[in-house]
Amino acid sequence: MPSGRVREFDADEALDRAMGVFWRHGYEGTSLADLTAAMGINRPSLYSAFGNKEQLFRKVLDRYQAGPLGFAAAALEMPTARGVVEAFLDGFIRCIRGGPAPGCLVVSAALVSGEDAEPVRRELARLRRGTVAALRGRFERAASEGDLAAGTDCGALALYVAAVLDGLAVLAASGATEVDLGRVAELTMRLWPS
Amino acid sequence: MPSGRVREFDADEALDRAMGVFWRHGYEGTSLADLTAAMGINRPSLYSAFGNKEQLFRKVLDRYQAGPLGFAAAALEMPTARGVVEAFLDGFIRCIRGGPAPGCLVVSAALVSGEDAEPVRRELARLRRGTVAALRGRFERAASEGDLAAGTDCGALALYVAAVLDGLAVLAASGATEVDLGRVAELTMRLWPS
DNA sequence: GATTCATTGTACCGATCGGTACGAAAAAAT
DNA sequence: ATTTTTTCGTACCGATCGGTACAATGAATC
Repeated sequence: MPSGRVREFDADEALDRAMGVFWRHGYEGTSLADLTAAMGINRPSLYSAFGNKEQLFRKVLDRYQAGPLGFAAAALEMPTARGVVEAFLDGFIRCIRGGPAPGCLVVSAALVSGEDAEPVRRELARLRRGTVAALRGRFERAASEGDLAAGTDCGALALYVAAVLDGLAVLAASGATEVDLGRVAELTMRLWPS
Repeated sequence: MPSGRVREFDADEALDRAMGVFWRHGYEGTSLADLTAAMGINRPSLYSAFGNKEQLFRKVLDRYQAGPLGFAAAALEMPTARGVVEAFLDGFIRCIRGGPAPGCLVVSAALVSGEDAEPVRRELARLRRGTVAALRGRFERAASEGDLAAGTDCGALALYVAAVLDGLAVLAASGATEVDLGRVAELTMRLWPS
């Protein structure tokens, strides 16, 4: 069976280029013309390889979680709750200041949206809620291990840490320097319940 | 001199309707058709009264700062830094959960954007930096009054409070309830340096 | 009542949106 | 070398984008 013409671009590299565009300009702010220009491929190739704009974004999102947000899995396995939060702050600051634009794709790409992009907006909100749930679960484990004081409100603590993290992403998008973000992280740890 | 036909709509009410649309769908996610439908006027009336889409948004932004964000001026005049932060948290949670969509217009409307909306994105970033600067100034006053401990890093403190506030807006856009946001605020105040 | 002038509604502008039809090109199988 | 299969490039689709020309409308002035 003949296997046809071989594709001339690397799918993963094309996804990285697409990630850069979505990161800088958000989901709605990115046009197909932007994507094809950055990815170095033409429109039919994009649709053949990745589906449509939304499916491409979801593939980019998977790659973003495995790449720039990959630190989170390791951070959750730190031995203490304090260590978890430190690793999250450090890894997230590296993520939001190390990318093609200051900020986090999951926070910025579609915090609000028109009706067309509603499914994407909901998916991003779902991912953010997942982070809160993961933190809460980890803090509950810490409480059961005696690492956090008995009676600690782990749900509130998880929401609070998520708020600081999300806030760092917004600050970065506001023009805060990496030093500024580091000062927030340092102060957060100084205030952390001991 | 004849004064011409009188306009049939109230400009302030139309601005409120426009604010609702921008609040729900962001700057780029809002179309002229969305705006005219919500404002109950047609396109030439909109352009004659408010300029173009960007100028309309800027007028909405002024109204947003005077209305939903109006608490900030009073909050900055609270007698203690602790009181300032409490008032900010309380007022901001009321704002982001009391509007037409959960979240804050200044945070959500254009955290990132395509090139067309770049001026709007920059203006919103400028406003957010202004909040940080206002908090820092207020904390420096508190430090000079002995309200905050000598040697306090007021810049870091302001960035930290801004991060929690921005984070609350993101959490709200992620679906957090007002109770959840209140738990974050309460925990933030419990951790506040005494 | 005639005139003046801003507002209104309709109908339209060129540009861009996301998405696709179709033929040329290229590599594997026969 | 011919056939088969897939990708690539161009050129295009209808729909929607932000913005406007123009004539009808209606209230105030004369």
